[in-house]
Amino acid sequence: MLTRHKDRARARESFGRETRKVQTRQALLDAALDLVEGGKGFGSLSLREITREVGIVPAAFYRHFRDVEELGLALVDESMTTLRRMIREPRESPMEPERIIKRSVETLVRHVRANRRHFRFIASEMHGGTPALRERIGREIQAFTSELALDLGRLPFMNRWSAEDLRMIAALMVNAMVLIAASLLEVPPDQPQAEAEVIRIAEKQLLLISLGVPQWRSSTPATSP
Amino acid sequence: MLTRHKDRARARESFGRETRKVQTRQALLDAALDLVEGGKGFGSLSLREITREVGIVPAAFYRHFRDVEELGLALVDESMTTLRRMIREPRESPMEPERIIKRSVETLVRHVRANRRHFRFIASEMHGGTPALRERIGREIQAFTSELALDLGRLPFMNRWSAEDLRMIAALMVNAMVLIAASLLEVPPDQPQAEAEVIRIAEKQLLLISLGVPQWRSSTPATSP
DNA sequence: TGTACATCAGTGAACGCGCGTTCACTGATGTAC
DNA sequence: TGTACATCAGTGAACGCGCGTTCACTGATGTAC
Repeated sequence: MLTRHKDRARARESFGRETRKVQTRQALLDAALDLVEGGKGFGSLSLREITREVGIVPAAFYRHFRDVEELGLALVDESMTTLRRMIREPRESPMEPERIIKRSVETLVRHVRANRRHFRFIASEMHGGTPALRERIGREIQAFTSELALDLGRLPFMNRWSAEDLRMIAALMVNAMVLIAASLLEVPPDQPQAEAEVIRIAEKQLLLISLGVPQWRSSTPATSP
Repeated sequence: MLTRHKDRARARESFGRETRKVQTRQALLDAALDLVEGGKGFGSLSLREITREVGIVPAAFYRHFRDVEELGLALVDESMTTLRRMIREPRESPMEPERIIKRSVETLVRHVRANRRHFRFIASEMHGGTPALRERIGREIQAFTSELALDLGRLPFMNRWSAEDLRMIAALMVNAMVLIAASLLEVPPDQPQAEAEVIRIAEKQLLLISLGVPQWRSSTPATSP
């Protein structure tokens, strides 16, 4: 009883000032993504450009972020959440490599199409951004790779692999995925046959890697001392 | 006789004004590389920053480049020449994959060490730069991949591969190399054991790819219609 | 060799502009009773 | 429910600064004869 009023007040508030603030914050993030998509690097975005896009006064920016770099870090988090959602898509139980690969590439393509701006942002900042952004993205990709390595270790034909080797192949696959995503972003959206070719080659590359897997232990002297 | 004077004049000139100009131009390119190495993206370099670094007045910049972007394109050319020199290193005749891989990685590491700034520039601009830079780098990497595909086709155990498959695997290897280079750049120069680990994993990845090669044709239904 | 003229890399001042940041403010939203 | 007060997202003006670009210039280097 004593808290009821307070609770209602809080509920009302969440459809009022607080929600507004969240919306403006999101608008700032979206505006930055749009501007990066539009061609220039994140590093050359200006605070005024971003607020102009959103339709607020420059000084209002400081209600949401300390500076543009902090907004960049928030964008990394947002983009990585997107990536994580992708890798967590329900995977079916064992099937032949070819089908697994086709499925994975399909999933990747769908997510790139649906999240063009996030992928563009990550691709463009992972090697080219400010040190702080690069470091954050690098750590996220590491985490990502570890997760994949863990999953791979659960596959029946890989469960004897060493942790390092699992990470090694996970990294190789993540790298391939990143590059496929980057290539997809470079294809003009109105050229479906060019896109189809990128996809076909990506599948071949992943298949080639998978063909090496069963051969691995037997021919690596380092593992039989 | 008639031309002697002119020739001498030209020769003297080449130790005078003309050489100076070439030197200043080179100083501008070097200054830009240093600034990119120093952390910020090429896209946020200013003309004044570059000339300040060189020790000339801003207006003098225009004696050498129309704008900063044109300097960027010149940097792509310069960096790519470095890369080409690397891939053209005399390669010995067939040996077992493991040795070829060790050699190739060793060559790559040596070149990354000797040309840190060029590699950093390419890595940072290939996905993140202005469209013009990205397009130029993309085209150069394509050419690079074609050259490698041609070489691979000459290997005895690959000479029956289709042109597309050769390009596919060449692209996979170039991508791996690019990523190895980028990882090397991220390793602080004072951590030799971290660097050694990056190298060891890179070798494993390339070896894994090479293990898939002999298995290729037999298991790709697409090639036996 | 010596002289008169041409070239042109680099100078220095000036310009208008967009930038990041500060500040006191406004007025809609939320809170207490 | 109604009233008096608090909060705070967004305002609008102002600031000093580094930017790219222009311009007429200087003086060392090169050319013609």
